[in-house]
Amino acid sequence: MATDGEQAVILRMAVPVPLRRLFDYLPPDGLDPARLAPGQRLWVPFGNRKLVAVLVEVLAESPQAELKPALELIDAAPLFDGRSRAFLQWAADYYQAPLGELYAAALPVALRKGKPADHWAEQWLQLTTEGKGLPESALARAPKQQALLQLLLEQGRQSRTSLKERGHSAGSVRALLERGLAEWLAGPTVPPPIPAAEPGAPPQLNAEQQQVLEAVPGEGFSASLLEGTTGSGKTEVYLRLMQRALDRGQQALLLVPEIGLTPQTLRRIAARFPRHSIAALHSGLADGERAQAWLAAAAGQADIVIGTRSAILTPLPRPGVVLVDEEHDASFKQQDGVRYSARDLAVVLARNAGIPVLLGSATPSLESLHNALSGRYQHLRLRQRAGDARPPQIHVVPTLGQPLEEGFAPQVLRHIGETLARGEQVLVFINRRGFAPALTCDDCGWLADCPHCSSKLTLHRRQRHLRCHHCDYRRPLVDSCPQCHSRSLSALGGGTERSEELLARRFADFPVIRVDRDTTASKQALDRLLAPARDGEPCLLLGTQMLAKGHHLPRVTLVVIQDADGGLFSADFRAPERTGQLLEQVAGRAGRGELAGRVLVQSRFPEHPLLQLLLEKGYGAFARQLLRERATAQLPPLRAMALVRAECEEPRWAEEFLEQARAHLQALAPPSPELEYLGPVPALLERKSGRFRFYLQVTAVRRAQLQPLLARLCQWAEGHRNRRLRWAVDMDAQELS
DNA sequence: AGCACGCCGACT
DNA sequence: GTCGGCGTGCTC
Repeated sequence: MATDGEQAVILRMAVPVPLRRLFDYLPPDGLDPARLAPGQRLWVPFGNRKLVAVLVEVLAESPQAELKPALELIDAAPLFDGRSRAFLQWAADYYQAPLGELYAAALPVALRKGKPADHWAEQWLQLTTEGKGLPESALARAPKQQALLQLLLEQGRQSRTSLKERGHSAGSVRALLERGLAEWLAGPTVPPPIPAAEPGAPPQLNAEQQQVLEAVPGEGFSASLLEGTTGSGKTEVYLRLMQRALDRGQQALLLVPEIGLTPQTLRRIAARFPRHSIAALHSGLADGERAQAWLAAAAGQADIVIGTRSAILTPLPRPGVVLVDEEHDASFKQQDGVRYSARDLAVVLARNAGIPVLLGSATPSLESLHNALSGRYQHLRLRQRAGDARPPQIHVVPTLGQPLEEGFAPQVLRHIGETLARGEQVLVFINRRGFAPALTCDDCGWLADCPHCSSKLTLHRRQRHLRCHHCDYRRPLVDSCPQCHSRSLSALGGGTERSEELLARRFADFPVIRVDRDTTASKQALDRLLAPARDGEPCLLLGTQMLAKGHHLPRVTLVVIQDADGGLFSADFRAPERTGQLLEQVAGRAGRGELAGRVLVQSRFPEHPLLQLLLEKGYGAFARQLLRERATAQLPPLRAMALVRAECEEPRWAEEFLEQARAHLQALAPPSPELEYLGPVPALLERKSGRFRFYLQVTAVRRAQLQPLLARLCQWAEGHRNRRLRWAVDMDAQELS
């Protein structure tokens, strides 16, 4: 409300609630409105709660009659700059998510809770006017102070941390302060220090790497897919592109999969760029450290930002290049809340900022491959393995009708024994997806299943319990069948624990290291676990996806894939793609050192054409075949796809909701060859945590067709609410589960 | 989402 | 008589 003829100031705020609209407030009582700018956080009253909201826009009027004043300004300076705000708005529109939830997803927890940013402000030492005017010869009798003065003259203000690193003592700082030549000033946050490995000279690039680098334009927007075999030196290409951005005074952003950010990797990058500061954003950080790293990135104090999925939402004031490592990795797609794809947003960010983006993988996603083949992305390749490493030999071992021992064919066990006896290492990979060991009764066929989900309970012998991997329901192990009271119960299907028991028994002279989510809660635990393997002692590594990537294990010469079939017969149209990527990645673990590698793939269906294609012609041919199949089936990436998901304890309500949703959508846009509806159908995991899950699939030739349609759907669904029912729009859904 | 309000069932 | 179940409405 305007008073004294002055223009009213209205604050349009993004509030962290699942409502697709913004809320208007008056400035906090007694605050000079001139101090307000978009991108700042404020405490606002919301109902009878108090929330941290982000100022999106300052307006002169509001359609709302009664406005409450905001409670308190948190940030003196905006956390989100204009480009970042436009980017988050774009993402909110594209993924049909409330803007407030995007800001919440972008902020680290501590800042989301309203902690003031200046809590992490760095103390900077700078010269006073007097200090700046000092003649060259001054302080000749105090060489330490003179050196410090010189540094401040030549390079400007210095953070407390960097003074310590450069070895300037507290004494010489105090002396300058006492002489009135320098002063402390609170300034931008610097990232928490990262211990660097000893710096080394960058390796010589091979011709292929050189070509790739030359192909990536130095400036302007460009998108490239770097398809590079394991060990072909993708990382070196990333490092050179980062260097290029740093040389121009810009920031480099590197996105890595959830399990890809090891302390080793960080130390290696830190060693390469000793003069630049790095902000690492990953889940292993404490809230405070994470906020500090984030603020350093947002303040432009971090030159290099490395992080997992959510790092793409961090505001960067001077972005120069975006790199996505292992771009096919599923962890780049958020699976709940705001269901964004960090890989796809990386391309959007690069376009907005007018900078290059490079997506790298040995096994590109069909999405990126399609973009590369259709010319939307530049297609770059690295085919050579570095050094003398030779590609592994791959053999299929048929398992149907074989006398298997805990899932292993006799000849596979023999090969394992021989390899260990030669003093080399073996990696056994178990594809556990959907093939967890279940407890079954040998007499009546009873199977232990989950009371809340449509899935079997998984047997965990060590902890002596049965457990549901979907809802975490647990029950103690029974020793007789609850149905027929038979005492003859046995485990069905493979599992790491049973395989471990067998292998430990069979190869008792060698250590068996089991790596999976149960044994390795943290990165450090994984590092410790793998230490003997890195030392080169003969040993047997046994594990799941976690073993598939990242770790340099030069003495692994035999890789065993226990079951290649799982993904080839799944109801999920993406399963074959994921299986192919996994097999290729795992096979890439064999023979990275000077020793030749061998891969044994067990399969009940060695004749399966996709498996044949993958093993004989490699992932490239396999992926192109899958693309042809997707085209025939009119599936992504040849079509844009969104799922409308619904889940409810009462299955009829979820189905009914989606039927209404479909009717509503069809009224707006009738089905046609360009726009197709499927469903509602039950999700692959039909019941999870006591709720029945369904989805409606919408595919369209053009993405632009889908957008307005889904926006209207959200409007409808927000008005039409059954509290017991949860619904969500999943744009570019990755999982049909 | 969260939180208050309000209207019906089984308890000290 | 109340404590508390969850349906409904609202959040500038």
